[in-house]
Amino acid sequence: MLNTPHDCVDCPIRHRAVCARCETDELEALEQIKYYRTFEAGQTVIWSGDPMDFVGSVVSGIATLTQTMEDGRTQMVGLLLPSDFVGRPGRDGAAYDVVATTDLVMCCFRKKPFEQLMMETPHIAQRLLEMTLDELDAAREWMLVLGRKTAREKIASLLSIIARRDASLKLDATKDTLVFDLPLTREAMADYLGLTLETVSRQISALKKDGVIQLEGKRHVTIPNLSRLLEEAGDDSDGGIMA
Amino acid sequence: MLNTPHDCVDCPIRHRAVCARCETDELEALEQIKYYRTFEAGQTVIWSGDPMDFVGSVVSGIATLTQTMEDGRTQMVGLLLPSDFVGRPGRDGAAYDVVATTDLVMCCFRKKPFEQLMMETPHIAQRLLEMTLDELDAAREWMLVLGRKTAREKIASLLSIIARRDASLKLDATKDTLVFDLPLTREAMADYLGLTLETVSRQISALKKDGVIQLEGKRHVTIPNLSRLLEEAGDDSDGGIMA
DNA sequence: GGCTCTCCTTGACTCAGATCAAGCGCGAAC
DNA sequence: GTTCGCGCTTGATCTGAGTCAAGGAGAGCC
Repeated sequence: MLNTPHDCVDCPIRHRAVCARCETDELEALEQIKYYRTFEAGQTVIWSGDPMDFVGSVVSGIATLTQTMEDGRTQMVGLLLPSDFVGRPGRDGAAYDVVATTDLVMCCFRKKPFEQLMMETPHIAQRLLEMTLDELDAAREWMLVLGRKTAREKIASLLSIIARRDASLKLDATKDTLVFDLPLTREAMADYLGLTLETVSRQISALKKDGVIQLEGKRHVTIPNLSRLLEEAGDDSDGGIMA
Repeated sequence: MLNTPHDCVDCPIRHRAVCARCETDELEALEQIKYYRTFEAGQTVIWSGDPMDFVGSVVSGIATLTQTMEDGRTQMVGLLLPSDFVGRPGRDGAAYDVVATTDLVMCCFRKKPFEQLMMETPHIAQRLLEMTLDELDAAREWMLVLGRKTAREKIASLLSIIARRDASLKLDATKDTLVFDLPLTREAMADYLGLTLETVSRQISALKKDGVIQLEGKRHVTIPNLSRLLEEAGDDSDGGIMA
């Protein structure tokens, strides 16, 4: 069973979500208009174009943002992790499909009151701006991956993003060996990277054969040497994270 | 000679830039910290990684935002048109190369005072949030183009974006025939679309041969039938601009 | 146990777009 | 007027990733 927190004070995303900068009284105002929703892995949270009367944050689990063309080609345009924000204040309909990739808990705010609150409490708008700017940077990084990288580099890029995020959560950092589970199917990775699932599978096999990664089962990945992986991704080889 | 305006009140981008929502007194505060800079076509405004002590708006002309890999592969990640915002409050270095594609006039604000002003005047922060969200949407639209569209669809997508923007400026809308000049070289288009310049050239020739566009010289384009172009772009065929 | 379903892998073949290469047109410089 | 250089076009060939197709591994169910 998915357990849903109730109190903002001990919320796992308290210090990273839209509400990160809020003071106690501001939190209370938010608490008035919030409610939790849970979704099972595979469930669609919203369909593109549907009216959307809430915005919210991912509390736990992973969701994807995807765009689909009329003939069925799909491109993932966002990967939503805990603390990420969903929805756009000031817009009525959803612009993308949002799908729960794992079991998902969301902290939702009714849109109208949230918009109202945003006008009154600069802390929320400031934090949302900051988060949006970060997302824009991530999207631009991703445009380079989609437009200019080879299939092998794309896979290495995705793996290093997931590895880095995982390392930052677990705080077993500075170790050069990283271990994690892939949160995405081969097909979802393909949609993220603008590839087919066959190519994803082949390139993962190739990276495994070349010793860049180790695989246990289909999802459990070990990175014996992060800088090697970053090299394969075509990123700055020193692995420095820039400002 | 590039003529630089001096008074915000009759600034051509007054109602669309970061300052769009500002009241007269807020404008005056901005006016205190603003200065104009001009660049010639081809000049680099900032190099990625360089310290950046200003933010600003494009007043006239066009600039590009690009990312470059160590081996020289480049991907454009933004096309800056009049009223677009450059720079990120709260960040010290430039994250991308910014290059003037045409002669360019920018209205710059010293960064520190601008950040200060942003804290005090919600109108600026609000407008910046709105603009950033729009850019994020555009970036995501572009991810679909980069990841899933064919070369022909990519060219058609780019042409329809330029055509639509031009139509919205000139206000000769509702006409199905559009005429404009390409503001980009074939190479810049290739960098935008994740293609080579040869492929760009070939696809433009093909669209011309098929009567989707007409070309006069290398830059002057006529779109006899916009919905035909949108079909070629793989967009919703009705050409509706969604909310 | 066997059945089915989903996710994944691997092979053989094809093709869209990259690469390599030659040449055109036009404006600027001499 | 000639020459140069840049932006662009077009052709020939190559190749990385897509497509089509066959099957494997594991989980859940009867």
